[in-house]
Amino acid sequence: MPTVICTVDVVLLTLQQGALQVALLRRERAPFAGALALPGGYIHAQEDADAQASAARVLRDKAGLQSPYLEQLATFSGPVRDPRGWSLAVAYCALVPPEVLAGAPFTLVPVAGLPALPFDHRAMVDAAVARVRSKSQYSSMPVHLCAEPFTLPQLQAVYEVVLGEPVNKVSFRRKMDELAMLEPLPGALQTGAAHRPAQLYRIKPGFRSSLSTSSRGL
Amino acid sequence: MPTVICTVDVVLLTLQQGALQVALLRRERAPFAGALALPGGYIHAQEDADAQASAARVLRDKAGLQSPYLEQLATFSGPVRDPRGWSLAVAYCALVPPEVLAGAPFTLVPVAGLPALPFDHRAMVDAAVARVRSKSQYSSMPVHLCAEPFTLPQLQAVYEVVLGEPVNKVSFRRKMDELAMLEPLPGALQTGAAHRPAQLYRIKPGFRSSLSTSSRGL
DNA sequence: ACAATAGTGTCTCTAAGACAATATACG
DNA sequence: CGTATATTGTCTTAGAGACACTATTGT
Repeated sequence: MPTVICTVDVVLLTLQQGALQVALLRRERAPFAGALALPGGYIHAQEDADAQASAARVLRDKAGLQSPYLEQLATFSGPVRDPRGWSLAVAYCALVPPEVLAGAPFTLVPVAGLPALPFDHRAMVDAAVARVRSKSQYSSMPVHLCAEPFTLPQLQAVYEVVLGEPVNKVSFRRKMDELAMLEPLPGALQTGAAHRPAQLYRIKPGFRSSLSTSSRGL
Repeated sequence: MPTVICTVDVVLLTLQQGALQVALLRRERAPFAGALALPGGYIHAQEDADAQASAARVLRDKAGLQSPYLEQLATFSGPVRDPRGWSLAVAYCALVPPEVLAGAPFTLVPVAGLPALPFDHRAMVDAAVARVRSKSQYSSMPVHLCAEPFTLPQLQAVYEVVLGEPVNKVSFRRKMDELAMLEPLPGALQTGAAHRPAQLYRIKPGFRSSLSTSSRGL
């Protein structure tokens, strides 16, 4: 039985300058050495508890990231996607607030206007963006793009960027209340803004690594 | 780099006796020879165009099934799920009307009340059932469980079994109309029933291997 | 004509969105 | 006190479900 090349790739998304961005790395080794690509690597059967652990290891080793939100996306495979041979890549989607990428060696690129990417990384990014957009319509997924603590107007802005359209303020607050995943902190945001300060919230412990969903939209 | 065992497994679901059923096969070879398990097999790098093709090949070889609805579910991996070593299985979900399983060597088991299954096949079945339930709320997915042509009352019954709850007739018909995926056939169902016959429908060509979705539920 | 289910019209109720009033910071 | 944004109250409107009426077959 010919061997199958088993890898993981991570579509690491964040929000910067009002746009969804993918974190790319310049490849050090062949194939496609020197090209910008998704962070990825071989599955290490000796050390990884499963493919998700491989993805977490890749993020840790290449960027020092500890346990961001990480979700399996899909698996891509075939004889031509990798010039080394028949390969299989389990793609993961990770979401982080931009703050945690400070110092990491990534090149952030807006998901609108991607350059050509090696392998089938373009399809992986497209799948990740579609997944995030879709889940943002009925779940708490976008909170993972927001550094804590945050205000509801800030979080609403994140949803609006991800969804690409304005969100009704009253409905948005009703939904956040319904998801029952945020808790207010005693202090308010003051940052010297010449207007009423907004309440700061954090994610309730227990929702940190999971999503809260609503049966209906928004 | 130690080798990773690469396989595919198919959760083949159908509707029989008013319940969602999984198709299981008795394993001929070790590990777990003699046990009921999901149909699956190695990825054949020499012949398969990708993992989905492997899954289609498994269904073809083991049951003579040609191109049923087939969707990638998730990938399961780790050192302990298969006694042969560190393994990775791409799980697929297939939906077929019960008629096409006539003569196939499957043992159908209701998804409620599964026996113990080898590997992590139980988790795969659970994932498939969750996926089908979820997608049934807003898409045309369950039509693939219905042999054509079918009537709207028949299709509604399929949705009700999958969702596990009664469905509003008026809303259901509004949604089917909105999905714009069915077309009526000239003839009506008469089967000697002592009541008004129902219109027969078929899936519009073009929706055969895809789903139609609605932004809102049902 | 009767029984039984198919198909449709319409009312009610829930929930999303629009609008706008009130609250609270800073200058 | 004026301005700007946060937060909340309430009205409007769209859509899902309930209900019931009409349609059409076989007996």
